[in-house]
Amino acid sequence: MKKDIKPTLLDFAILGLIYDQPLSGYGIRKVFEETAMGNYSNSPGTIYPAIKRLEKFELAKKILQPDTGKTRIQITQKGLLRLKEWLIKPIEKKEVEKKIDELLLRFAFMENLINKEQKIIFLRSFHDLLETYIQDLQTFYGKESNKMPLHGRLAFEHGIESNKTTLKWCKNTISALT
Amino acid sequence: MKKDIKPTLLDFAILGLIYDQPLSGYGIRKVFEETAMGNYSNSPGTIYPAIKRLEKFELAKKILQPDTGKTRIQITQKGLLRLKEWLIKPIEKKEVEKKIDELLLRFAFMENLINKEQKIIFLRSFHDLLETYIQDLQTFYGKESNKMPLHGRLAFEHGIESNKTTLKWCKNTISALT
DNA sequence: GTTGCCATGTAAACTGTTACATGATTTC
DNA sequence: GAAATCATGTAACAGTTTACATGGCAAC
Repeated sequence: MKKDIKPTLLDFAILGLIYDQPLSGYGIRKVFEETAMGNYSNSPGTIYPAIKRLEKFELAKKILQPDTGKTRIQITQKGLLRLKEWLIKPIEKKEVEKKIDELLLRFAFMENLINKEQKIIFLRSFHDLLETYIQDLQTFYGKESNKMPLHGRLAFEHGIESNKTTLKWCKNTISALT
Repeated sequence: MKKDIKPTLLDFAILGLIYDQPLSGYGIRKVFEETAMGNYSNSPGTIYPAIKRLEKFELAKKILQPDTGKTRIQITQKGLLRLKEWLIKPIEKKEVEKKIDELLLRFAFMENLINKEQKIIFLRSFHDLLETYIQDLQTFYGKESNKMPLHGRLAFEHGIESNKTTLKWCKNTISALT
């Protein structure tokens, strides 16, 4: 009778960060505020409850730095397991359609946590799902574009081009890793 | 002593939809479920409270279709005003950095609601802010890429390429409209 | 006559936002 | 000694998700 532990995306973003090195709550906030990982809220009202959540689930714990005596949040064994599970879980269609950012975050965290084969599996799957999705979009466009309002069509074209750019990135990245 | 009316993005998405034609709550859900506008939740627990919100703010109202006798949600004068305000409001830096989808949605809704000059102002502003942002990203990349972990660097490159694609789209779209 | 779609809602739990509040430590 | 930064939290509120619940109407 396990309790359902469903970490949020923010939870995983924190786990990935503190895997690299234990951080204070404030340190986490600074990362979200100042770096490219800035899609996540850096407000104390978000971060501190999230840390509590991670502690409650036993995915992270507070430690005392031996040198400075300051408190830091560290990932636990269980947290590491959960993080890895999240990294290698199969990509779903709807993630490719609507959660590219989350997939990129997963990729960014993979470096030292999973092996090369698993990375390639991830990227190939990403690539293939994207290719199918782009074909669907183009098929739809071919059939419907004449009935679509101008702005709708233009916005739709942006979607196609965006996905093509990501597809190209997948190809390049697979090359870069092999 | 005006009450603060702060419609959410979902609220504006609904307003933009029902501007085109009055819809039932169910009809709105279907659009979010089946079309390219699928970033928004189509669950009844999201849509019906949102409709109530719009009615409370007097941005939309229920009407009876004279022919079928069915209830539909229609945008009000006030709703139309709010929608237009939202469409033409100046683009902020952080929207270009993190809310491209929202900007594209605004563009999609502009077609019959604002004049050509305002559309061009929007697109030029979008373009210019993007150009600055891409330069910032590239400057950062030039300085820091050698210190970045491989996956971090690769994910960062995706960000740059995505934004370049959107920049190109801005240029093309400005051409298409002039 | 039953399957599927049209249609509308509520309740509980959770997440996130905004604002408030406090205090220590470091830097100038 | 003042200002900036480090550091942690709470409270009220708003919005979303998930699940539950219901019922009409149309097609086959």
